[in-house]
Amino acid sequence: MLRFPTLKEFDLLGHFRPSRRAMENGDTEDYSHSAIEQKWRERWEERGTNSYTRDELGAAEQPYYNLMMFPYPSAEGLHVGNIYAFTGADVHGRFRRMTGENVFEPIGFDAFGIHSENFALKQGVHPMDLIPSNIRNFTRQLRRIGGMFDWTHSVDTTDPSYYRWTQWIFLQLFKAGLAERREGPVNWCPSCKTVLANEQVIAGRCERCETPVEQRRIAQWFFRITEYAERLLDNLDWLDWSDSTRKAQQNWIGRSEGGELCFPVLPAGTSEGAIPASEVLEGLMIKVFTTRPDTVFGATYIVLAPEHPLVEKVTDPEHRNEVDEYRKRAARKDLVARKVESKEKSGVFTGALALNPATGNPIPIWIADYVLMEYGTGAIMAVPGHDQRDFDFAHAFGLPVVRVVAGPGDDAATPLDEAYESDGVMVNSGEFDGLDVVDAKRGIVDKLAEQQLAEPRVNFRLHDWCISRQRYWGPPIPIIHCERCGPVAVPEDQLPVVLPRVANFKPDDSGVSPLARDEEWYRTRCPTCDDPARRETDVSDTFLDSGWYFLRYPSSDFGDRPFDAEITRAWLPVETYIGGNEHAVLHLMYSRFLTMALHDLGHLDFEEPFTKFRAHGLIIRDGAKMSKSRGNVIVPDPIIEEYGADTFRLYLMFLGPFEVGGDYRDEGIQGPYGFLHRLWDTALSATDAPADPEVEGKLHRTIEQLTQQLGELQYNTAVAAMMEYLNVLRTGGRKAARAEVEPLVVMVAPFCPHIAEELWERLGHEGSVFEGAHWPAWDENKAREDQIQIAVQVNGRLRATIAVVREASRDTVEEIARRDDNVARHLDGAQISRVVYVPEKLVNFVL
RNA sequence: GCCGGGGUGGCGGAACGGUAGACGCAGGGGGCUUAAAACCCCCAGGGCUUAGGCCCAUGUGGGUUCGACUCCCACCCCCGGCACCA
Repeated sequence: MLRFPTLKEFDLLGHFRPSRRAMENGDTEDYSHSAIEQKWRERWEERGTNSYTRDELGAAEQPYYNLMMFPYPSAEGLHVGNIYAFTGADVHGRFRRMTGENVFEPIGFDAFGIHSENFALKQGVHPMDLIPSNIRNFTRQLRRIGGMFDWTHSVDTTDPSYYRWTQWIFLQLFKAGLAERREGPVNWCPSCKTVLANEQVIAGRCERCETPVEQRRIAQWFFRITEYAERLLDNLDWLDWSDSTRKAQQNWIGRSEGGELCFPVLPAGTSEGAIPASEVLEGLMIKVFTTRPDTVFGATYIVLAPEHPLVEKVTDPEHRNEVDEYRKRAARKDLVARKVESKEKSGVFTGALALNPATGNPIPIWIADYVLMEYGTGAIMAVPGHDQRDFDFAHAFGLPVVRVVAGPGDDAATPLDEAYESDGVMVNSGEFDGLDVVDAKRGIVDKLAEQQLAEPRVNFRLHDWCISRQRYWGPPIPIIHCERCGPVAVPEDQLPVVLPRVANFKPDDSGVSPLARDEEWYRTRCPTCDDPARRETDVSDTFLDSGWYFLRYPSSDFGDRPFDAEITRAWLPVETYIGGNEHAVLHLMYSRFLTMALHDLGHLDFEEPFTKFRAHGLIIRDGAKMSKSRGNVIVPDPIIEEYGADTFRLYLMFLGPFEVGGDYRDEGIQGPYGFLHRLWDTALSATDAPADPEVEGKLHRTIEQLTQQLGELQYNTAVAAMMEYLNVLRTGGRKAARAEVEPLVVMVAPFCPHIAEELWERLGHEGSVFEGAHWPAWDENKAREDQIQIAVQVNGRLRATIAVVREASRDTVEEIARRDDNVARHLDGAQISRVVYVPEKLVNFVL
């Protein structure tokens, strides 16, 4: 092989000066990462090392689906966070492959959505031109980092051959009654006359024109994910997922138990005084959800959300102006501000009264924006004595506060200067006085249930999934609106509904979706009655694209079905899914929901898509999050150029625990870089001598540790173990034996596939180190050390360490320990009350 | 405010309740070299000590234990996420 001089062999004047090692040692050339990496990339490509044909996929004996979250192909290119995540997943996949499993590791592109659309608008490029070029660049970079990606099974969510099936999934849900059209709130910029995403609203104002953003309700498509809330929650118990992710999902679903209670509205003009609930049962009824039905005797007023439909009906003429005014003000806030703004309580009285079903007393009905229409019933019973928010409100508006729970040391008359939210004993609650709150909860609901005024109820924080987007860059929702037939599904054989190339996709002041301006496109005929009809002009949410992509990968070469039944049975559910916790709730929840729904509809025979999920950590730089404004963003290309992909990968994995993240320091890469140079040198100068038994012991302990840790994504300590082992191989300038270094080459392979392939070849092997189960096995007997170190403590303080043979008995160890000078001195003349002995670890003399 | 993750040398980070600081970076000393790079060897938390060694030290304060970075309680700080969830 030709040897090209490295840059370092030229001195300052440009004269060629071969390195000493190269001169002395004819067979040891320098490690040239760029040549090696290019060579192996080409070989893998030519030989199809990482790709499966359809037959191979069908015939795999030990299928292992190794999935990572596919990237959004931005114009900036791959960033370090992507590379970190993909490398961590790739190391795991390569490791599994080397133990003999058939690992399928696909990658694709999540390329629809608001970011592309906005970027395209800013640059004046059409997304249909922008995205392909971004994808080309991403593909180049992804190949460069040496991932084991099967490029024959890639997906691009913006390709009609992909979104055809995204639309198909919408139709399956639509037909099953899981997709429905109803009103939902959106952020509305009255100046741009357009809908804004939450992130386009900055401090309550439109990010473009700074006009205050309003809230509007428009008809949109929703997936009824809440139907699945209980199952989505229950399955979390057995999924092998990162704890943090599971908890995030649990909180997001937010199950709470309580009761739905009815508060009859009193007819206008009813005077004060106790009235039996039965007398007003026929009238209007306000339903509230509460987790504290035990406190109903303390409910001194009712609050409706400003948007609550009953507000219109209950408000009396005298208060109408004020109420209308308040409702307008609430609507003027955008979706985020409504929730974020000051904690100051605001609200107005409607003039109406309702009956507390427990006490029979009339209580006022207010409206206030601290009550949310989206949660529960959009109305609450306010118990200022035992809920701090209600307490604050009552104080602001001079409403009565009643104590109905007495904590330790309290009685019915103990005044409240803040809400008492803990447990206790019922007071001021009629027949329930004296009961524990836990018992009263059930008792009160049962009692009111007899009069049809309550029922037990489980409520979820989870909302239905709004999938409508009044934008351009997404798959059209495959529905046709017909005056006579209503919304009709586009027949499946007419999919995909192709997104037309429209020159002007910019939201404009017409206030309608970009597609609604393309008359030629949306005019069509009703598939049912053939009347003139109109296509749905909203596109769907990108989370729908990414909600099923893992089903598509193995079947990406099937043009006539979204996923092949047989292939899917063989490869799914996904064995290991690795991704960021920023998608802990939405993406993962939606994927689970779609899988569950498709399962129930008979399309899949499993209901959870990801058996194991691991969230990776975040890479920061110099102690701070990377951001353009800080100017501390790592640009990967030049680093790979200088050090090679193998070194970069190794460094990223060495930085810190994969599931936590790490702090990227530019100088730190020198460690892994030097390690690979030394490995190169050691492998190429290996001798044929037999392995040294002591080195062999270390080797087997290293294999054991690596095998265990690569399965658990504990990469940083695994890399450290390999470094330690290489240090042993080279200590004192010794030459390693081939049998000592070859297993190390194999263990490095998941991290640094290119150099490992090259060394594997140079050590005399044909074919790829990734073909065949080359992962080394360890031998317990060889791994065990004969001489071990025992810590000797006196009163728990270390006084010596002694070396003994592994088999040494407790008596022997104690004896040797006592004879140590320093130990003897600390024991001198003292009475030993106890000796703690931990086999193979330590002896502790307690005085 | 709530949820999650953290706080260990100059720095990144290691440590099934059992020798705190593995591995690496940066640093210092030495070897090889005309020189440099590379490579090899050695030193390196702080304080005290002539040495042998001793004391202090894992955000703070308590506790459990023969023994605590690790477990429990209270608190402080940093990072990420969520936002009045009835």
